[in-house]
Amino acid sequence: MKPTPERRRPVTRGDVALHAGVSTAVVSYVVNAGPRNVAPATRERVLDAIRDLGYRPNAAARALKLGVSGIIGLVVSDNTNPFFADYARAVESEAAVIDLSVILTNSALSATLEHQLVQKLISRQVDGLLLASTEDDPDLASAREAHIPVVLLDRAGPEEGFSSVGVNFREASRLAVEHLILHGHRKIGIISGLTGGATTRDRELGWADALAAAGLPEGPMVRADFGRIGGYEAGRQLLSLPDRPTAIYSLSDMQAIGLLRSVHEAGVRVPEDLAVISFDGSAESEYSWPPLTAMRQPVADMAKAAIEALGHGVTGITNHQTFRAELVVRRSCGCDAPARELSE
Amino acid sequence: MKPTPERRRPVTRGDVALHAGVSTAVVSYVVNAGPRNVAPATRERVLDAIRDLGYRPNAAARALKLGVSGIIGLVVSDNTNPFFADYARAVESEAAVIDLSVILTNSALSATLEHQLVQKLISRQVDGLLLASTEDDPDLASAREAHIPVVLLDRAGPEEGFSSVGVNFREASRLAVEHLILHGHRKIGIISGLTGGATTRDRELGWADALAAAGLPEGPMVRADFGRIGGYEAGRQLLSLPDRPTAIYSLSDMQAIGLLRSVHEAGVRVPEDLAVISFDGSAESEYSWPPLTAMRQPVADMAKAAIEALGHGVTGITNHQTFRAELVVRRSCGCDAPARELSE
DNA sequence: TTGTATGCGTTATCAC
DNA sequence: GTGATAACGCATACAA
Repeated sequence: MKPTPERRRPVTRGDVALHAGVSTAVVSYVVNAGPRNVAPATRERVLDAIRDLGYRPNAAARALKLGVSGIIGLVVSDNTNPFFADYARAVESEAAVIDLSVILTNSALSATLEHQLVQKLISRQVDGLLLASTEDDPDLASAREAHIPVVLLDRAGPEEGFSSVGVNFREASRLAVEHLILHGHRKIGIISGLTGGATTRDRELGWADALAAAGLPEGPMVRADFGRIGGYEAGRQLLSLPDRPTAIYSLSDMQAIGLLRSVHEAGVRVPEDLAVISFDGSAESEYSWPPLTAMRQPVADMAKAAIEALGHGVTGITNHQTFRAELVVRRSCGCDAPARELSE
Repeated sequence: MKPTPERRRPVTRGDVALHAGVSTAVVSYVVNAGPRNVAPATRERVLDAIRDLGYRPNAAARALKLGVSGIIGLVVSDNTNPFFADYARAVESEAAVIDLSVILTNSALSATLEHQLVQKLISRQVDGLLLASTEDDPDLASAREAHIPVVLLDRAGPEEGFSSVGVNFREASRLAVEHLILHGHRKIGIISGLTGGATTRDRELGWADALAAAGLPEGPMVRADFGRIGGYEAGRQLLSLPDRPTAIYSLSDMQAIGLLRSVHEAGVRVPEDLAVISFDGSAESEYSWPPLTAMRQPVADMAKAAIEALGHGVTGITNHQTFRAELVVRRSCGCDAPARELSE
């Protein structure tokens, strides 16, 4: 004997209409504060029916009808990277404001995987795509065909036919290195990335700019993986140099964290023996030892701008928004005791 | 003059059928390696048409028809917490294996927000819900009504009517503290969480278990926010104690990172003056200074189990899977120089 | 103010 | 092996 008639079928707007003694259209009007008005009394009845039945609109049907899914896709290389974690969080909360959900995906730095993910997201009918691409020139033909708005994240400059956001990598880097120069350093090395992307290049250029402007020679450069391990190994290399730099500029927090480890292992003191400034300024940089002075990227602002740019929906127009990364002074640059000579 | 006839309307299966000179059904059969066979020749023609037209199946329509969206929801308190970041990444990659996308959301430790997020996810027709709840007893009536499989993450024990996964919080904590005892510590404090959830309680109990078994008094306990700041403040408190502990067990990596900062500021040496073991064992714990000895949660395994449990789809049955957290020995416990007295 | 009816792109059942 | 065609649940133009 079956206990209950097995109401496996989810309740639909038809059930609600029946229960409330109205038509399905009216239910729609109520649910969507619809295009038509509803008499207060009827509205109440419908609302009650909805509550009674536990009705929940079917998003798939809605998406099909309307042609919009209310979902956007976010592709980063690694959501475990504190910078992207911060970014993802900001994107999520900004998207929630306009009732959008976010599908998060990791490309693991693989261009082919990234491409697959984008394809997948497109077929999921996402209303927009936020892409922190591994490549300088991602293949987004399919997104364009599908008329899906795309905003490129973490970009150094405009990309023909797309909206994009990013910080002033070059100037910010120059500022960071200038700060080290103000501290009196004359041998300033750099830990850079393995990939030759524009954001990497611009940060290298900014470092070189500052050095050149001060008439200083370029310190040693080590290119390493963007992760903590990369920074660690780069640090070991730099520290074992015969003519070791007295300051190091690191292109990411993660690398700086790795660097810090090699530094501690070598018994080198920061900032006394070696000053460090990193890029990103994520939460992790604040709690390293010593806390890292860093160029902080205004992640929340950028996320907001990205979502807005998505909303404009206009595909095909080139529009890059540059944000200013700002110097967050903590201990690793040496701004503690002998901070006399500093301006600003 | 309009250049091209403005093909704004996306390509549908009907277009493909037309282009290939077949019926829409056949297109379906081809796309889905359908329930029916198609002649190799026809199949080729369809495939060509798909390529030519750049056809992409409409996921919304598919979801509506099939009643499954191919999307699962993941709710954590903060994807910025390295533990959850790791977890989310593992979930994403595990979900991708069976072609599921993941909507990631942050509850920010708010029970009401968490509830709203769950509601939202349900109406998005997610095929499953992975929930690392803020509360011991989350309200999931609506999920149950909607017959959406739910797996509770980061749980200490079974929850009536739900699948769940988690580690052996209590035993793992006992092990951690026993390790400190092996190192000869007799005053072992604890940094615990603010919320009184079961996972917190069990970790506290494990700490007490180990102490009791060794005939040791309970060291000081400080309850603090689960973030880095909480650990920092807790650390300052503990360090200023007249009878300061020689070892501290921290309930999370983030707290331990914060603790480390307070320790460094106070000029206390780890592990010489103060040994530390933390919980989680995320990447961040490996690159702190000193690197943290930690009970590592097998995040990848748990993610896999969670996705599998989701797949079984049976709602309503109670089923808790416990995983073993394992001790990862690094520097902070003192396992460096004087590591003689250690077993295992 | 409310009801009727149509179509969104798919899948799958039925005929052929 | 292939072609019609009926839902899936919703939003809305149109009729009443």
